[in-house]
Amino acid sequence: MAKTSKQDMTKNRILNEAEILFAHRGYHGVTVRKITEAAGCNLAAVNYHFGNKWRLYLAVFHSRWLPRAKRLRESLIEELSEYKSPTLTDVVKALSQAFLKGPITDEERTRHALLIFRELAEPTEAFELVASQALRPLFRAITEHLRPVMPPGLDDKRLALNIFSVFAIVTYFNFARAAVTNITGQEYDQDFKSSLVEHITNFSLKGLGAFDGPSTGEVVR
Amino acid sequence: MAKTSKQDMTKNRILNEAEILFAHRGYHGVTVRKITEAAGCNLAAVNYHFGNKWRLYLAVFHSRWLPRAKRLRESLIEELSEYKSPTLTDVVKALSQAFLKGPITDEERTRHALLIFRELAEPTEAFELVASQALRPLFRAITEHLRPVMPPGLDDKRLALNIFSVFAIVTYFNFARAAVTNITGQEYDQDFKSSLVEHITNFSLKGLGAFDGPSTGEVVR
DNA sequence: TTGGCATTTAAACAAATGTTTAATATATTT
DNA sequence: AAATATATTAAACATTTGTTTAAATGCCAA
Repeated sequence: MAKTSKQDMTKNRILNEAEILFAHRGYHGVTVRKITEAAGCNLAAVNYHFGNKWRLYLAVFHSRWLPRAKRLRESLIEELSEYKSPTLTDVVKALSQAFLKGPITDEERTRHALLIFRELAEPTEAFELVASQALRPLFRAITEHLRPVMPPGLDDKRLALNIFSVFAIVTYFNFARAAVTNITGQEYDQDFKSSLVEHITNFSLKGLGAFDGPSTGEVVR
Repeated sequence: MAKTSKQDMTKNRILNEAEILFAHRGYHGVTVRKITEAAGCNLAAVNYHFGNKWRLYLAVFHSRWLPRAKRLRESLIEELSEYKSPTLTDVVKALSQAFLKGPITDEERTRHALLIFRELAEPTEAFELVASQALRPLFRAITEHLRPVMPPGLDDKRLALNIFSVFAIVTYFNFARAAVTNITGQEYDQDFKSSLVEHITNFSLKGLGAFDGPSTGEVVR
């Protein structure tokens, strides 16, 4: 009953190539012919294995995006579990760690971000899936860990805004590579990525008020 | 010679509808038929006025996106010119003001963000245009105003990372509405938008180190 | 009014695209 | 090995889509 036959090989190759192509060019920017060509199989294979193009798109989220999101979330939680009672700095560092250096490659991270950003821009059936099975659980996990290390007076809504802001920065540098490179002339080499992680962590920490806040801090200039 | 005849009306209606559709559904997600239908004109009008679909897409950037970007930049500069020597707080507030409440409607802001985000995800000929005529000039303007109010030891590269981070937050909340609403249940009503501007300004200010930095500040928890 | 120009229109065309079909090949089970 | 189920293939099909064409309409100046 070991279903590791040629069947799965083709099905998997299609899913792999489809994810790459959908991420970079969008659903409508990709043809079934391009996918099957990249996967090295016959045109009809998509319809045989997935029914139609749309169901293939959804399958990419089910069997690629969601499992990866789960891995990332678990990597974050595991990272946090190493502290008895993590400080704000620990939480933010774990976040950067999980989402900037996590257990996936650079290319995979970009692909992951592109797919969800496209759903944000133009939500489809896939968005509800992603929101309920990945975004909300992740958000809940972060909230739980962040709540105890943030000022007690902070209400839920403001805490949410803070979390989104950290996410904004973390995802932006993956997503806006073209702009960063174009404007600063900076390539995404190893050195730059290191200083990026450092910057993102620091900026987020300061933004969250890990150091003095407006009420007590001394204003510069 | 007043060219305000029916000619321009059709051409303008096409540009308006094309921008909306391209923004929300992407280049390949939109058909010439949908555009002309929305514009209430004949199918052939696109080819008559713009040559082909691709040149229409570029025209959207030339005659809609770039002028709007220029208006936003000028609104920012004007805002800043009201101070003799603006503080960091002034600069960030002017930025929030210009990009969150600026001289455009909400819908227009979203459209504007969607178009550029699509180019970031999948850069085309339009990206070079936008980068050279809007992104780089805007970045230069912000840098010039921010440089004097940031710590003297900060090198150009780190300053750039800071600017991008502020941009990340400012644009994220426009872009990720679907996620924000879905996760928090919060609608984008007037109240929420106000607290959003306030939050973004504060978070950015703190992130930039308007208050104490890691070297001198007291760490929470 | 008339002639010349720009614009709009309906129709047609060719290429691209998602999907189906029926035949062939491969693998699994009996 | 034969029989059965599963997978792959090439070809065809019906739509959709960008683009072109040629006729019709509207507009402005002479």
